[in-house]
Amino acid sequence: MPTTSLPPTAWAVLGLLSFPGERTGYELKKWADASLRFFYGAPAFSQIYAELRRLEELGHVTSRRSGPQEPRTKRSYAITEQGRAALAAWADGGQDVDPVGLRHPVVLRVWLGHLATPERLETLVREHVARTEGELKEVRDALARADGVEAWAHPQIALRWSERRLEAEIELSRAMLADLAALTPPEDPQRAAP
Amino acid sequence: MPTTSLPPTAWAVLGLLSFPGERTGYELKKWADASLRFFYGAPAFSQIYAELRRLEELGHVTSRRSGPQEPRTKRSYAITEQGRAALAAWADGGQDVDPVGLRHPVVLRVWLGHLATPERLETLVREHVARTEGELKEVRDALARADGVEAWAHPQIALRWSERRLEAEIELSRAMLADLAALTPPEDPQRAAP
DNA sequence: TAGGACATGTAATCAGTTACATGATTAA
DNA sequence: TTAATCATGTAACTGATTACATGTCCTA
Repeated sequence: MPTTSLPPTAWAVLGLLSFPGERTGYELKKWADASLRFFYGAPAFSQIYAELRRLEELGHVTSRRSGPQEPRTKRSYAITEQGRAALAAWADGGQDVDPVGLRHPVVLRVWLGHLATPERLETLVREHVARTEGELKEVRDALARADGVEAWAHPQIALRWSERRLEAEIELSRAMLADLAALTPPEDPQRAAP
Repeated sequence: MPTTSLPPTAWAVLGLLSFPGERTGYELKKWADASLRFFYGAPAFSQIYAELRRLEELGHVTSRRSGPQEPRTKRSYAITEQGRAALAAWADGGQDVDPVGLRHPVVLRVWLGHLATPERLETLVREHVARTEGELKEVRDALARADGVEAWAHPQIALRWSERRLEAEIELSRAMLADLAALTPPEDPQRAAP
């Protein structure tokens, strides 16, 4: 096997198939949205299908049409032994684990805070906290669904990590809010202080 | 102005120019590496130059050759009033602040933990902690350099956010390490417990 | 005088997204 | 019977990276 190096997303898709059972591209997408998404992002449908075709060409997965015959019925994928070995080798990846990628549009805007009003900035961060609380709820739901399933032990740890990271994200936002407030000395519009 | 929507990276580059002074593409890259990088990632040289050309075409920046004449001497960029207005409008961006993007290759590997040995997984996370500690040091250096400069108040807040976020990242890793250890019941190779 | 930092760019490639098209199956 | 969900894919585009090419300026 010619060690074709693949993008992490390909390994993520293959990883989705490394858990017991076979599934369709569509199912894989739902799965990605409910777990992978919290620590790695979820690829678009079109990319999942593309990766599955590539993985099949490489012999890392096999597929079979499940709908009897006919045009474009559903196609279920399963990982091969070769695929499992390749995935394990990648996951082990002693040499090069690529860096954590983070793009935080809210902090980017705070960084540009000299262009905005303090009130607007505060609103932006508060909205972010609200969104994050929503995500936190979703992770907890996912965690509840995964609870007790033996085969999901590691995905559960990843979800717990995600839960804690969202909690941390909220704390980080609040601390930033405090920093922002400290920048604007507390106004006292009624009486002018000496 | 025809509200040409630009990718966040273009605004980030323009943002770098929104602080007092003019600078070259090369300087912008150094800057991005020392600040932007910690919460948004730093674009490659080639992309910075490309964005600068685009921003100039849009009238958001102007440039002048600093080396007297001759082939490819350095070119310094400055933001225009129009550019500043456009940037402020984007930063305010009430409607659509895009979601936080996170790709965490270490958590991805833990998620795939059923394919690895517990020891290997532990090493992977410990290495990540070490790398993160290195980054933390870099943020603190950046923070020290920015200290006291009046115009950098908001960038400083972004850096403080980055510092806390790296501290949180380390705590998160340690918690995950504990979760992993709990998965593998403590071995007692000397005497078999009843 | 050699090496490193400064400085700018081109070419090739790829990863990944959005928008669109199509149709089957299931539940209200 | 109609809407939602399941299901798969194509086309066009673009964001972004890597590798390469080129040359200047400064300093040990």
